[in-house]
Amino acid sequence: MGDSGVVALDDAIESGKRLSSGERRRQILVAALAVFGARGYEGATTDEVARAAGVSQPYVVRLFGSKENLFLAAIEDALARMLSGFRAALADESPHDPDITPEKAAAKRIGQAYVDLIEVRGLHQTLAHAYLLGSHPAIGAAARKGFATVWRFFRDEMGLDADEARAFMAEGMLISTMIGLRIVDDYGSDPQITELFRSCFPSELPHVLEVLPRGVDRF
Amino acid sequence: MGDSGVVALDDAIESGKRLSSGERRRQILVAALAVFGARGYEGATTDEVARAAGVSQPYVVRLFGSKENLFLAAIEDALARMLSGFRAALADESPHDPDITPEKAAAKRIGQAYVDLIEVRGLHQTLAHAYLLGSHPAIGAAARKGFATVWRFFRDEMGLDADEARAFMAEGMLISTMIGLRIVDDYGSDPQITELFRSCFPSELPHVLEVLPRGVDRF
DNA sequence: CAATGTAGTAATCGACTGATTACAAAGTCA
DNA sequence: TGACTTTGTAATCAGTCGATTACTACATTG
Repeated sequence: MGDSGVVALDDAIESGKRLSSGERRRQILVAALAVFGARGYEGATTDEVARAAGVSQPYVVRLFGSKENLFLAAIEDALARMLSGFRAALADESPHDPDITPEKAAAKRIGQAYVDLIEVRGLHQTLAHAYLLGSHPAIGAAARKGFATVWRFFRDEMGLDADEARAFMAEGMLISTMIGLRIVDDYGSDPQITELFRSCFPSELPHVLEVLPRGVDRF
Repeated sequence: MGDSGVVALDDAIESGKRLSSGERRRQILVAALAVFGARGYEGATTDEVARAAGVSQPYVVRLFGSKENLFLAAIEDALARMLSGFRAALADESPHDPDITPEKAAAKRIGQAYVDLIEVRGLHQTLAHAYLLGSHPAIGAAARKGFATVWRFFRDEMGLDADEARAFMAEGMLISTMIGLRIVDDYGSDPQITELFRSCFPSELPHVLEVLPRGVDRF
């Protein structure tokens, strides 16, 4: 049922049928994360987002008002996806290794959920770009608010103390950096890079290597 | 003597005197770090760099060939400054707290050297921008190479094992993120942000608060 | 069916930006 | 001094991009 709905949507997209503005917005946001993630806020063009979403450039501008609003909506979407992934991982009641504490198990699940977000193409990179735009009046404020929200999740919902939360976020920032750097492109060719990569993705390595496209998405 | 040399250079700049191309290049690189750091690679303009350096826009382009080459030179400069700061901190023989091991003392000095680089305005942010441009043919390759060089410093020169080096770099990425986010702008106004900030800069807090300009450099 | 609203595009415009050209002024040195 | 090199700018161009306008086609409802 869920499946047939998705297929019906795909068919509608394929056949050039008209969609509700809400569905188009969601579709454009997916494209926006991919494009903003690869090119950054200034480097991305509304035309590129439009082509990736299969609509015309003026329509993107009309649906979101401006490129800036589109970017704000994209990072809002990215943060919502991240937090909902974290909450699902935190609530997960599936049996875990009895040798580790429930807290450790939850931390592992949430870390995994963070890495799994690479499947939403450009999500990590778009957020990282937003975090670098602290000087921008609107984007900087939104980025700080989102960052604080994630911090509060670790402290309040997950129950980490300040040092644990800091270490958790630090690992996350390193992972995001490695994704943005496309270190995966050099994996296997340089032993130093391979070591660095293995150290960052100890358990998820096969998954990461499979999901991250290698040598594509070039400028 | 070193001072008088610097003063002479400042006088020369002040009076609109002509400089050697090498001096101009160094001067433009400082301006480039500030501008690229605040606006990113695509968002920055060669004209803004030129005005910040006190020269005309065509001259910036001619001295570096292209905006792309200017950015590559800027991140090369940033990495050289960072590594020379690290090496100086590692070689520092001043007496340290006898309660901690020499290795711990060296790690503390190097962490301090990293934070001290905020005094070179835009350095951390420019590097972070470069790390996000992994998809760019030239910039991505240079960024990966620089990142690998830093990794090798921690592993080979500093003697950390892979896990320690990873944790060290993770903390560094978090610090860079907080600088790019301008979290300092909200310091004191939001208790959550204040806690986050204190957790990241436990010892250097007064220094960081003093050096990072608050509420300026806006778009 | 007529009327009204909604989804979507083609054409285009004005502002911006990196790069080029042509030129001027200052220094260098035989 | 006069030829040559180096530092530096003014003017401008060609391309790009976000936004606007004006329009068409489909859908919904009374």
